[in-house]
Amino acid sequence: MSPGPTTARQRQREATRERILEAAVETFAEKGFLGSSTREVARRADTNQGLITYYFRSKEELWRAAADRIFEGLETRLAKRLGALEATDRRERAREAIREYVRFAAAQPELFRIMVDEGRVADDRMNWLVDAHLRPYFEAISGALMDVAGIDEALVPHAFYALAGAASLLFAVGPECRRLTGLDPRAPAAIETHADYVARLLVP
Amino acid sequence: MSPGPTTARQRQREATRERILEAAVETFAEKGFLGSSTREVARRADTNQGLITYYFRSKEELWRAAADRIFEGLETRLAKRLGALEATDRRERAREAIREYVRFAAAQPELFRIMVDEGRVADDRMNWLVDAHLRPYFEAISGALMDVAGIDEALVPHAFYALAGAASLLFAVGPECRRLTGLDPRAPAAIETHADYVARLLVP
DNA sequence: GTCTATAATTAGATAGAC
DNA sequence: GTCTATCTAATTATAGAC
Repeated sequence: MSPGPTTARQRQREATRERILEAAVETFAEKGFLGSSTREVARRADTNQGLITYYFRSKEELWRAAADRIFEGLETRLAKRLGALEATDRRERAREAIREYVRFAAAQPELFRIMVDEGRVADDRMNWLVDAHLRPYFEAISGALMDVAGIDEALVPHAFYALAGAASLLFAVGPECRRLTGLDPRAPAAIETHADYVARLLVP
Repeated sequence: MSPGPTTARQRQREATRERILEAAVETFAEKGFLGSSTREVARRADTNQGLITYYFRSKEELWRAAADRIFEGLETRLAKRLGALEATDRRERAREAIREYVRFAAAQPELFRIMVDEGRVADDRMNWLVDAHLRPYFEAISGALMDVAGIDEALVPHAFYALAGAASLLFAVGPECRRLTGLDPRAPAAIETHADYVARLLVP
């Protein structure tokens, strides 16, 4: 029952499933649920459409697995980094937490994209996304906003969405930003500049 | 040549074209270009797919007409309101400009949605959107950010995307926000609270 | 496990009736 | 102008060969 000996076949199985999942994250984040096709995911994963059904049953379940994967990254990263924050004064601690959040938004623009894609219409995917992932994410960030940044409770939704938007949009529309402003938001210097700018915006 | 007598048939023509265009704005903003079908646009406009081809030739051109329509709203509204601003001190003037921008984002979440949808991948639609609409929009706002809010030129792309994201995300994902936080961002009080919050964020 | 073949729908674009 | 019918291609899901 427990994780037995890892056979070559099991490793192969995991590797294939993994390739499909990574391709799904990429494709859904780029084209949204409706704009993506399971055939394209298969092509990007260097396999065929039949295997997607074999591992994930349906497009809907593939999408949920991709969303799970996207949010996994946030939880582990933020928990680790925020725990290790230098314990200087409160305001500087809050700023560094926000800088870390911006760095995450730069590394994983997929989270913001899926949030904007699915947040527009009240349907099953939105309900699932809110209940399964957005709620704990919101609780954690809103708690920090009140405790560390001193935001009034009534303002929390405003601060949450203002922070998420200010931190993430630049990276979510990277190609557009390059053409519009000349700035490449993938550049490490641009990420740090944005991190500091947003941190000082919310915690002056 | 010049606008002659408006016959009943011309009025009918304009009305039909208008219904299709409004339905297209709605559909594209909700589902993106790839996720939308011309059949659904026709259904929402209470007509048939053939008429879309008749008036707009292709899905691509329908999308461009819808984008034109979305940006029309911004230009007329901002030009009018910003010109009529009470000439108090500079900082309060900057705040009121930002408040007005937030009110626009609340009334027209379609602009933000199309920007996020099309900004992810460097393709023809993105190039057209940047050159036809985003460039003048960016010039106007970045000019104001430097002149009125005193933002350094190197920071302008960061301030632009931070402002756009902070101002718009709440309204772009309204249904999600309602389920996640209980706040309905369509409520006039919520709009004003957000407007003031974002204005004081950027101009303390 | 992997992949091909296929069934049932749906897509955008076009032709033509009225 | 308006609408229906249709062509070609692509979609998800499924069945089955190997």
